[in-house]
Amino acid sequence: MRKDAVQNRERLLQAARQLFADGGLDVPLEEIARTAGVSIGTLYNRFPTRDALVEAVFADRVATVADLAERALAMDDAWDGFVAFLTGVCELQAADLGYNDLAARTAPVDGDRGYGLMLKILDRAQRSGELRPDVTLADMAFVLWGVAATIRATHEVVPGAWRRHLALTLDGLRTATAHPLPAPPMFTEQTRAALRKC
Amino acid sequence: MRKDAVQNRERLLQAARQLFADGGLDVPLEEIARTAGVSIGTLYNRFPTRDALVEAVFADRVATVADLAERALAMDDAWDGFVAFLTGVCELQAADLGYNDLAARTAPVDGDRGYGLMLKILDRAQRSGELRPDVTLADMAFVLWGVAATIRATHEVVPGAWRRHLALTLDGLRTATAHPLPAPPMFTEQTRAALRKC
DNA sequence: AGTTAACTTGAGGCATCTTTCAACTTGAGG
DNA sequence: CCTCAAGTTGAAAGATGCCTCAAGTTAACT
Repeated sequence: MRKDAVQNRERLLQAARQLFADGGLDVPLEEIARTAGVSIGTLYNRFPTRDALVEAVFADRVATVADLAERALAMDDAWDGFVAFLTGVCELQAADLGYNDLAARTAPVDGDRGYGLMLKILDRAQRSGELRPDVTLADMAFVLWGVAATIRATHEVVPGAWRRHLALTLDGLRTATAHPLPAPPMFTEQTRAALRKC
Repeated sequence: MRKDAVQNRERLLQAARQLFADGGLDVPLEEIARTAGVSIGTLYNRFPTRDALVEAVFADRVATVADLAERALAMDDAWDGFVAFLTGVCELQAADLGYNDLAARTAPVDGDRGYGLMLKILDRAQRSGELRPDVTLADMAFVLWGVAATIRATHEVVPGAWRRHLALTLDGLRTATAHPLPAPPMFTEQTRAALRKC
C-alpha cells in the first residue's frame, strides 16, 4: 500500500473513532471523510462498507475486553471479579457512544477468546456461591443491553446514572435474592439471531 | 367535522395502530397513509406532525396504565402489586413495538394521573419491607428502558425472553439483596431531560 | 339544484445520506 | 526523469422520507 494511502486510512480511522465516540455509530460517512480531510470516494476505497469501518475502528476492543476478563479472573474474590468485569465493559460503553451502540448489537456469545474467559468468570462466581446458579452467559446480554439503553438516554444529562442501573441489576444476580425465573435462558443461537435483528 | 373526514381519521388511526405495533414508531408516514387508503396529504391534514399521530394512537394507554396501577394497589400484597404493575406495563410494551418505542422515550415521571398512583405502589411496597427502600420512581425508568431494549432485540426470536430479564431485574429490587448504590437517584428534571434526548 | 366551505389529492420540492465512476493526480520503481 | 499502477476526487445518480400546496372533489346546508 502506498504511503499516502496508509496515511489517509489512518486519518479516516481517527476521524471515525472520534465521531463514533461522540455521536454513535450512525454518523454520516461524508462527515467522517470531511473530518479526515479526505474525499468520500477515498473513504469508500479504504472501507467498502460501513461495517468494515466500524470493525476497523473497534478492532482493539476485543482485546481490551479479553484483558478485562483476564484481570477479573486474577482477582481474589470471584464475585468481585464478576462485578469488575461487567463494570469495565460498561465503562467502555459509557466512554464511547459508538461502542455503546455496538454493545447493544453484540452479545457475550461470540466465538472469540473473550467467550471462554467470560464463561470462566461466570462459572467461578457461581461456584463461589455469590452469583445465582440459574443465570447463564446469555443473560449477560440483558445486563449490557439494559445499561446501553440507560447510557444512551442519560449520558449527557446524568453521566453516572448507569452505575446505579448496573448496581441494581447486579443485586438481582446475587444468590441471596434469587427467585425462580419465569423463562428459560436463551440459546446461543437465539441470542445471535436476536442481534441480527439490530 | 365532515363525516368523510371523520372516517378518514379513523382509518388513519387504525392503520397507524397496526403499523406502529408491528414495526415500531418509525414507520414511514406514506406507508400509513397508503395502508389507510388515503393520500399523504390527508394524513397531514388530520395530524400535522408525527407526534400528533402517535399521541392520538396511544392516547388510551395512559388510562390503561392508570388502570393497571389501580389494580396493583387493590392487590393484597404490596410486593405482588408492584410486580404485577411492572409486568403489566412490560406486557403492553411486548405486545406493541410502537408502545415499546414510546416507553423507551417516556418515564414514570409524567405529571398525569398515573404518576401519583405509581408513587403509591412504590411507597406501599417499600413500607411492606419487600421493596428496597433506596429506590425511587426514577429508577423504574431503568427497568422499563432495559426491558424495552430486550423486547426490541428478542421479540421475533424469543418472544418471552423479556420476562426473564424482568424477573432478574425485580430480584435486584428486593430488600433482601440490597447493597449500597453507587449513584444518587435521578431528579425528575434529569429524567425528563434524558427523555428529550431520544 | 346550487353554493360553498371543508376536504382530498399527489406530484413536486426539499433534505439527507449512500454509492459509483470517469477523470485526474501522485508515489515509487526503473 | 519517466512511467504507470495505485490512489484520489467530487459531481452525479439513486434511495428514502418529509412536507407543501394548487387544483380538484364532495358533504352538507339552504
